[in-house]
This record gives sequence, C-alpha cells and structure tokens, in this order.
Amino acid sequence: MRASDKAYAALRDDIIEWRLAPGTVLAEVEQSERLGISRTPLREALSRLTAEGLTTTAGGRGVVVTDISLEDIDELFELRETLEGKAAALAAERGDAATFERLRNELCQAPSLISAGDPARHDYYGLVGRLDTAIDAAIHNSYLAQAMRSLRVHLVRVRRLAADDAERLTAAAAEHAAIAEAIAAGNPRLAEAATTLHLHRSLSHVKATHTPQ
Amino acid sequence: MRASDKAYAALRDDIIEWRLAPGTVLAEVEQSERLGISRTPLREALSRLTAEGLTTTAGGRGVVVTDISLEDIDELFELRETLEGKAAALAAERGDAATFERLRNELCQAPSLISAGDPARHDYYGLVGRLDTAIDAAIHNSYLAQAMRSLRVHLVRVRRLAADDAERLTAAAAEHAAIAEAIAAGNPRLAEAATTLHLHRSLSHVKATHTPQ
DNA sequence: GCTGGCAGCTTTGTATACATAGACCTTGTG
DNA sequence: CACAAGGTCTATGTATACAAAGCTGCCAGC
Repeated sequence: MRASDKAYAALRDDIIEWRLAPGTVLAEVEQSERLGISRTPLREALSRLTAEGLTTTAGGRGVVVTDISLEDIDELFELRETLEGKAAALAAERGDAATFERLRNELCQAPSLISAGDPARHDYYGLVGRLDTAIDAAIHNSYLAQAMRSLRVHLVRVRRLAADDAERLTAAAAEHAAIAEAIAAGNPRLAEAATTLHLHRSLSHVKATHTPQ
Repeated sequence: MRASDKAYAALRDDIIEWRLAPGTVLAEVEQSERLGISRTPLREALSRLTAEGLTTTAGGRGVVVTDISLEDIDELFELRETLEGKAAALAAERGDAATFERLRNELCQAPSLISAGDPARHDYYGLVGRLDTAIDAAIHNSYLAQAMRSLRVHLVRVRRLAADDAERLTAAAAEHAAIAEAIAAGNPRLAEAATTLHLHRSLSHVKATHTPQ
C-alpha cells in the first residue's frame, strides 16, 4: 500500500470518527511526522480529502477539518433522499430479485445482530453496507453510484452524532428490509417510497438525539 | 495562480475540448515538460482530474483519459435528470422570482445571440451558465450544488460530441426559458417537468447527431 | 516453436532541499 | 494610545534527486 493511501485512510478515519474535531488545522509537517511519512504523499492525501469535502483549504494557513452544522444535515438528507430514492427505484427495475430477497431475510434477523452485544454494531452496519453495495451494483449507473459513495462519507460522520440505540437500529433494520422487499418485488415506486420513509425517520432520529458538540 | 492550478485548468480544458482523446496516456515527465512545470504540481493536477473522473490511473502505466460511451451518456443523463429536476423544484420553492423573471426575458431573446455569428456560441452558453448559477444559488443546498457541478464537467464533454446547430440551440433556449418561467412562478412541479422535458430533448438530440469517434 | 524467467529500462512513488508568500509581531509615528 | 508599515518567521508551493515497482523484450530451456 502506498504511503499516500495510508495517510488518506488514516486521516479520513480520524475525521469520520470525530477524533479530529471540525476546525482542527492539519499542518503538513505536523501530520507528516505524526504519520511517519514525508510531506509529498501527505499533500496528496489532503488533496483527496479536500476534494471530498472533509477538509477545506483555509487560504495560507493549511487545511482545516470542515464542520457539519444542523443545516448541513438537512441539506445532506435532501440530496440523499433524491439520490437514494432514484437508486432504489432503478434497482427495483434492473436488480436481481433473488439477491434482494436474501438481503431482506437477513435484515429481518438483524435484531439478533443488534442485541448480540457488539458495541460497535459491526455486524449490523456490515449488513446495511452490503445492501448499499447491492443497490450500487443493481442500478447499473456508475455516475449515480459514485455520487452516492461520495455522499456516504459525510453520512457516516453524521451517524456518529446520533445515539444509535438498539431501539432505533431495530426499527431501521425493518425499514431496510422493506426497501429490500420492494426492490425484490420489482416495484420502483414502492422502493422509492420505502426509501423516503426510512430517510425521513433517520433524519428525525438524528435531529432528536443530536448532542451539540 | 499556482502552477498546479494552471496545469489542472490546461489539462481539463484539453480533455473537455477533445484535444486529448480518450485513451491518451498522460505520462508525468512528458506533460510536465509540455506545460513547463515540475512533476509535483502536475501530479496534483492529475489527482484532481482522476477524482473528477476525467482520467483514471492505469496501474503502472500512468493516467489515461477516460472514454465516454453511449451508455455513459445514458447514465449521465439519468443522474442529471434526478439532480437538476430536484434542483429546479427547490429553486421554485426557495428562489427569488425577480431573478428568474429577468433570466426568462433574456432567454426569450436568445435567438438573436445565436444568430449573431459567434461560432463558439460564447454569449449563448454564458447566458445558460448564468441560469445554472442562479439555480445553484437559489436551492440553498451546497451538497446538491456540488454534485451538479461535478456532473457538468462531463456534460460539457458530451456537448462537444453533438452538433449544436442553431435550430437546436433556439429550441433549447425556449426550453430554458420555460424552466426559468416555472421557477419564477414558484411552481416546483412545473419546474421539474420543464427540466425533465428539456433534458429528454437534449439527450435525444445528442444521440441523434452523435458522430462516432 | 512455444513458454517461462530474468534483466534492463521506463515509469511512478517518495523524500528533501529550496523558493515564496502570507501572517503575526514589533516598532515607530501620529 | 492606536494604527500602520515593515520585517521576520513560519507555513505552503515547487523542483529535483533517489527508490522502488511494473512492463517489455530477449534468451534459454523444454
């Protein structure tokens, strides 16, 4: 693995997991020494982060970690509803029914994953990630898939703001199952509606449990 | 202006204007000498191009200019319809009516711009660009605006594939005027419908006049 | 004659030294 | 005492030298 990839992954994780707070300045020499690499690969990593919107150049004083405000979350979900609603509809038209039927069955058993005492909910989020991946593949549209991927980076950040308690995750799993079921049934309008419903509930939950930093 | 910005702008224009054909390998030393800069800022420019999808790394053999196939154009317009339809609806809800009323009036007079004998249609495309900018500002959603900006880079490339004759441009101006009118009237559904109509006609025109390279 | 491996060469990846520009502090003047 | 101007210092921006990795083509063995 290249040093620039390593630096990118490390910084991206640090930002997403809120170990690097918004407003933190990422000076080149400081970060390159912390990560044990030279300035050149670090600069490439910072460029990629800035292109993704996780950082921004502060004109002469290095790059700083961007903030996420409540308005940002509204904007983020507005775009997310547009993209994922369309994606769910396309997946229902073009996807493989058996794949999503399997995912629906797994999602119906998600409560056992949630109560299994994994504090990071690794298995659960892995399952949801597989649903995202399946939709990405089913839509057969690389530009839309790319747009959703770049959006998910910010959404993971938002997720950390909310208290993802077992109750909400159980409800979310049922909503995801409904989306998978609609896609498996080949019903685009239903798939889009199920996605809209899920996202509205997610947004409500985030805003209700949001703990101001 | 920084050397990396200069290199980025130059390469981006070369690709968009089809002076650099798809499949062209952009070797670092070759391009850095051509542009009169060092390899370091050139690498940053290539990184940005790759992040945008205009180039792709060909594993060990440098970066190559990406191709745009007919399927890509379909995918591109599928995403475009989703994003711009939503944007038009939001602009109708949140935009300033007077601004779009002015743009509508200008667009109604666009035929005179088109027939004014400017081969590059500079004035016409400038006016359309101002409509895009006005919509970007009106939606009050930086994430959606960013997604549309990254999409437009590819669309300019596609535009060069089609024969943008005066007849089509005149019709397109009328369609743009209809979008502006719907936004000025504060009618989201009408604005979205006008956008859908315009994009479908644009896509049909591109596919009809597309000249295989 | 074909295939597999090795050597050389070209290419990218990294490190470091240097240039440059902006910000902050100091100092002088009004 | 406040404001402005200049200098210095620290940061990023650039260039170049070096390292490593991948492709290519040749040669030998089967």
